[in-house]
Amino acid sequence: MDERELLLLGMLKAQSQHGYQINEFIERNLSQVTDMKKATAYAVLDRLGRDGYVSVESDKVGNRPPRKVYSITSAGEARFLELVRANLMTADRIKFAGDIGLMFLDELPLSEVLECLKQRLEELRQRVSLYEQAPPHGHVLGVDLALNHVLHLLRADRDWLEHTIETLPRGDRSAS
Amino acid sequence: MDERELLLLGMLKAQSQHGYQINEFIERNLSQVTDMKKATAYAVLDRLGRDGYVSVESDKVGNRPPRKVYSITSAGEARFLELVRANLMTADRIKFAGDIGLMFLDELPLSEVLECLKQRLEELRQRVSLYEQAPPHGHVLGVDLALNHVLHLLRADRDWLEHTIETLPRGDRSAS
DNA sequence: TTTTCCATGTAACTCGTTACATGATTTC
DNA sequence: GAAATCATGTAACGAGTTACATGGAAAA
Repeated sequence: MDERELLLLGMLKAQSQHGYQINEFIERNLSQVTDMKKATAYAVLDRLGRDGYVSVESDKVGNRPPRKVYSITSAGEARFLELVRANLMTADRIKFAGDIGLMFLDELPLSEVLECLKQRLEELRQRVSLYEQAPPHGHVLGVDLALNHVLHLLRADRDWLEHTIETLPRGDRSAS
Repeated sequence: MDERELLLLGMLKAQSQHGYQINEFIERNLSQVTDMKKATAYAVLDRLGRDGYVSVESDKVGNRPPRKVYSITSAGEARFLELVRANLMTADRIKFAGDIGLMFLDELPLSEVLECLKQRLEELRQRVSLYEQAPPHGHVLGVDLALNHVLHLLRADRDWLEHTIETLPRGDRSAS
């Protein structure tokens, strides 16, 4: 929730935009970072307006539904800084939904477990190479850093899986 | 959602239990793995019953509200296997909510960024040592593996943060 | 001229959480 | 006799998603 607010405020801080524009940008460039949907963006934008963090201006072009151009207010800037700090400070616990399956892997024959995990590994590898191929964003340090962070964790995950798939048949129960 | 179902089915596969019991176990032993709340557990259990994956038996003890003892059915066992496989196969994208703050770190003075990140590092370290101190569960391989997985990712995250805090002041924009 | 793109939104729904309600039983 | 624990649940709410509705403009 807060992240969505932060993201929108951050985008508006860089530049005043209307909803459609924002949503396009998110879908095209930020799909790796967030999964916020159109309807949600519109709703949050609306709330941001009600809370005084952004101002709204209707800008008519031709006869089509007027664009609502959102601009960050000074209250919004303050809020933004608050949110960045909070977000930087806390290591929000990552959700490891995939680990619940792991917990029960004793229930499946080893060969089947290995096949499942190999599938998972394949998916992970593809995701890794997707990030590896993405060119550095360049002039915004933070964005590169964020992508680098994701990549780092993805690789760690991949490495762990590779190691696990290798050692599982040997019946080790390695710590480390 | 599916993970919650999987978790409950898995627990019932190991042993028939009533709601209160299940919830206690989750709160006491599984708080690292899931954040499912009591009300949710009761609701999912209920739905599992309606769907025929578990059978319910009211077991009266004295005059208190009767325990509803849930047992997995054969349909439930099949469902369980389905869910484990699915869960093992897919590397569900981890949510990197903390990265949105990272993206905007250019907006804050470096010194402040570093302080925030150090705070975050501290939190991470504590979480790591929490997992390090937890004794191996022992006789269920999968549980140990899952904990090991979390620990591995947590360490990777910590290492990345340490490295970042170190190199950020030097103005590098390292890839790797 | 039909499809795609621009641009807005709303209504219904799902999932999950919080907080409360109930009442018996055990423990202090 | 008060407090904690056992054992169930519901009601209200919040966040987010899906799917739909609307209609003009540009492109094919």
